[in-house]
Amino acid sequence: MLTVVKHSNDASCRTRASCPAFANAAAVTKEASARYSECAMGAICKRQDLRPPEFASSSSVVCVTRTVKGGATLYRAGDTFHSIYTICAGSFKTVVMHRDGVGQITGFQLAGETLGLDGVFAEQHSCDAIALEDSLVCIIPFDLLELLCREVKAMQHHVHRMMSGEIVRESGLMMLLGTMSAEQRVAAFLINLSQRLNARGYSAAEFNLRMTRDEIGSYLGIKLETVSRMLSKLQKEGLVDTRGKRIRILDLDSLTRL
Amino acid sequence: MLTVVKHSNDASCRTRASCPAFANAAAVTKEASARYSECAMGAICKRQDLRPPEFASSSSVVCVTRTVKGGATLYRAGDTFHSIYTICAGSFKTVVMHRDGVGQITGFQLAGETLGLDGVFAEQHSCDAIALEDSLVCIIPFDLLELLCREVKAMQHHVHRMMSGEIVRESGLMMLLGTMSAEQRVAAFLINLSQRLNARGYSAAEFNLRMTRDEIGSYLGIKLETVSRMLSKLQKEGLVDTRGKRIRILDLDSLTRL
DNA sequence: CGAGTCCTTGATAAACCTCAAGATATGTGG
DNA sequence: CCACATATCTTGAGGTTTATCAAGGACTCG
Repeated sequence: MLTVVKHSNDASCRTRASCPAFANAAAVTKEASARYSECAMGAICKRQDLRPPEFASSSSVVCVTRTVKGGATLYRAGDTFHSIYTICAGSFKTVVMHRDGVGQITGFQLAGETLGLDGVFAEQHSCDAIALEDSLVCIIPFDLLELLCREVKAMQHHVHRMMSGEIVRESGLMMLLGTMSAEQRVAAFLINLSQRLNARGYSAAEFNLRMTRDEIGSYLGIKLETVSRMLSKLQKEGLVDTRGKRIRILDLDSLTRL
Repeated sequence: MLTVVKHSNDASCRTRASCPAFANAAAVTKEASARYSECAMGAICKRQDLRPPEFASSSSVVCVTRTVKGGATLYRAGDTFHSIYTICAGSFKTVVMHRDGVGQITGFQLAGETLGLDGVFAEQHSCDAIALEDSLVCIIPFDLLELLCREVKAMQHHVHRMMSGEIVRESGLMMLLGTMSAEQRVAAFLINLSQRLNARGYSAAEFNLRMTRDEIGSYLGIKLETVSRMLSKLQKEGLVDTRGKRIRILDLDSLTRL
């Protein structure tokens, strides 16, 4: 089911080319982390000198990657927490389940972003992480990461910034859910996605959605029909051009002003 | 305006009696942290031996407390981030502002809970923290805390759990905002408050609200009139008894089942 | 005790949801 | 490559929930 693809140590972290999130924490600035195209654990791989003796024995699990097919789960709510993950390629959604099967998507994660920090609190994951397409993640054992954070100040601060960034992201989404109209929500969603894709080197104006209207609606706290209607409305107003999952942003300023 | 009340070091951390959040991180378990009645920085105060030399010079700022009058702000969005705060006494709300003054309350914090972790990400705070009543907080310089976390594994893990806990709390609230009816939101709010007050030694069945209907509505993503109507509805159904800010929970099971 | 704030309740309006049907897109086996 | 099956998307009509506006009552604090 789940395949360990690479498993490098001697090979000097062969997965480095695809895992951005943790690269060179010392140089990571506010917006730059997403742009890195180095292995998430590059800093660990490269700093053999920093590792205390007990680190050596477990170093064989460092820089392990895992593929997740579209629709498959990376982890489920309730799973024991061991590791966090950085997305090397592909994209995910995180889903919080209520009782009776009604759930809510709490986030969409793109390449370079991190999954699983919710699990630190209770030592078990609090949501499901499901791949939107065939994806590849770096597995980062959290106890190893904590060990490294005690050794390397820059890595410690990087991890703290990641967690704090997730807190800030969620409170922004809470404001969206608590105060915005359906049209504003859809506009904000498109702008946010556009910015994140742009930071990864894609066009900010034109992109393909990896998620369905239903998933967007779950994320935005509205129904899929409403998402569709608002996209049609934005199209009529000349702000975007949508053809199914293909999105073109025509008037970013007006979209932002909504 | 803002008064530094105590400032202990030689006095062996005189504020210890009122600041719970960081007490003895090694012993902190899932639910227990709220129950501690020791100083948030007890662990720092007590571990002089662990401090590296550069720590000594700044040790005079450790265990500083600050009073905040009801309605006054502890910090504002945009303020440069230096410290986090644990509430020794009183309560706060955190408010995320949108443009044109429309804001959303993202949380209510009680004694023993922590404020300010949102500021780590961008090195400036992302929300306002406003006291709901006259309150007292412990000020914890974050660079000092990071230093301590590199020295003391248990403290590191405690801080990580705190941050992760905030992530989990927010994703639960997102689900509330995204999927629940007004009645369910109000019920969930009362249950949550009841549980947290109970964990602090207060009655789970009867308590006084520190916030207005307007603030509750902002937090729950509904209008104050709707909050009032839903409280009346729950009263008619015999689940709670409300008289202004005084709340009595009569049927917790039914309330939970909504 | 009086001014201001906060709370409750009613009537009406707006936003969004539900249900339904048809259209478009996607994937699969022949 | 086509035809079919399935999933996804769009649009309409009507219903439900919640917001808005308004007025009066209750509480709070100097």
